Amino acid sequence: MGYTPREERKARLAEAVWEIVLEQGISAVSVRTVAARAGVAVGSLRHLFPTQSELLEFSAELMVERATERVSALVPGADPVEYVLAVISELLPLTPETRREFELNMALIAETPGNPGLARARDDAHARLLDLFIRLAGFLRGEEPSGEGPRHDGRRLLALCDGLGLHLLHQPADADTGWAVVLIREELDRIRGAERVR
Amino acid sequence: MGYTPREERKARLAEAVWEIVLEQGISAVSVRTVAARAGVAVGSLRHLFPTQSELLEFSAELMVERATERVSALVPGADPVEYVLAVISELLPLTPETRREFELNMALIAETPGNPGLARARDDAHARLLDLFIRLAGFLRGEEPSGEGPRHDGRRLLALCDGLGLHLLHQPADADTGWAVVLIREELDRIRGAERVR
DNA sequence: TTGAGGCTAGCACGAGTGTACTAGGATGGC
DNA sequence: GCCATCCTAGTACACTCGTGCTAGCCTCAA
Repeated sequence: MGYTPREERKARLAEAVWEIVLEQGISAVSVRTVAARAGVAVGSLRHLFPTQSELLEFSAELMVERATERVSALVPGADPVEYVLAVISELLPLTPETRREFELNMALIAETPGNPGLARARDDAHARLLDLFIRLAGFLRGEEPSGEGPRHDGRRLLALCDGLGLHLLHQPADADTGWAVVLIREELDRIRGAERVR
Repeated sequence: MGYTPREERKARLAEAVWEIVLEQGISAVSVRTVAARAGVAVGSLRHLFPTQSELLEFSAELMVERATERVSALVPGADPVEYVLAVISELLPLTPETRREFELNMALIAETPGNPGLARARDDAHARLLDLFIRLAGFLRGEEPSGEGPRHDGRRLLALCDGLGLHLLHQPADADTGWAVVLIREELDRIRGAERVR
């Protein structure tokens, strides 16, 4: 909705970056491979992204933006646990699409030492994610997210999810993922039933 | 103890790989940068590692080996929780050394699409880690590791640790890490106190 | 002392890299 | 119509890449 042609072209390049990272590793990303993958000339790519760093950073930010949009599209229903589970399901590598996203995230994290801009994007994404999970924990507990309880539970929930995400990456893309969802649901029930005093 | 000169030289090259990955990202790893870092000629490096893949795989395997040695050196004491916590502390990025190791692990995972040998090393390391955590959970529960309880708890414990590791990476190397240890300890107490029937 | 083999150093090659630059095509406002 | 602007396509440069190769060093057994 309302994207300029320029933004759409940039998004297409960013998607080419994603594909190459996932298929050949981050070391295979170059202006030429990306341009060829997107079907444009190197000069065109460089018109949109003067340097390689900008291309990588844009790719990372677009990924975060897409994920944020998906999560924002969800609305709480009658059951709080189901809502939170739906949110988390959008962020875990359960489907081929989210799996791509998670793998990409790992790869970009790995490249941060050589690219300060990527480190910034990574830290920003993590801060937003932590904030989201603390709010989710507060929602489950029926408390304000500013309290110590939601903060504690949100942190642990996020750690559990990130760790499970890593594990899911270690199994084939078409393998069963139900066990991970079971673990998450248990954790959500636990947060919901936690005593209000710590 | 008992390392051949050849193995020591290979280890030195592998350490140069680590340093470059951590300082400049995995994309900066090349036979030339690694050789220069280790203070040897490219030809010497290639005598030890005919291909670049072998160099990367050896670096990954050496990292796993070093970690395994550290963990194996620990012996259970009077308090099971303290022992398990000590083991986990060796694997989480709590100190500069283990932080390096964790970061390196992430970077190598990110490069697996372009290097099947790395993928094998990664899957092997993960399998051994999962096995270790299931045994730790069994140890805490006082059960055989083959049961469903230790399997379930071990999986969750490993996920929590991996996720916490990721989070620790997102904060400065010299920031406080106590909160992560607190979360782990709570989880260990919880496993130890879990009912034996599920 | 001699000689063999592990090892080092360095060059050469073709391919791939990021970036700079220019010439021309498309497009949209006037 | 015109023309400015955005954009594309392609070339060129200096550099790095992985790898193959050779000539010589060092070390140690015979």
